[in-house]
Amino acid sequence: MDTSFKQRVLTIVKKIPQGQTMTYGQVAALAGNSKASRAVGMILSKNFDPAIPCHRVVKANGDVGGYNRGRENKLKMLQNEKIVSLT
DNA sequence: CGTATGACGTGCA
DNA sequence: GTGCACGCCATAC
Repeated sequence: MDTSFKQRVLTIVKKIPQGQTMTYGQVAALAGNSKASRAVGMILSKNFDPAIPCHRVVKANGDVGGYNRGRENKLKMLQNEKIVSLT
């Protein structure tokens, strides 16, 4: 385990509540560097841990950004938990 | 240490 | 609203 920036980002993303989304810059800011938005994206891209809801991380302009399993899958998940807020 | 890469952010025309 | 360019940071070699 490396107590590095990536570890911090992963922990934050992991804490993102369902139905909620955060921007890379926001996660980066919480990680310690509000300018490390790119680094955040790279880290998530290299991380394939299913325990990390990286699909809840979007770009600052509201774009879905990307996903290690395909943008389509990300959009689907967001639509599944973000849109569908019904029990 | 220097270079290259990448799921970004912001500014300007 | 759209397109382009620059900056910023972390990781890998």
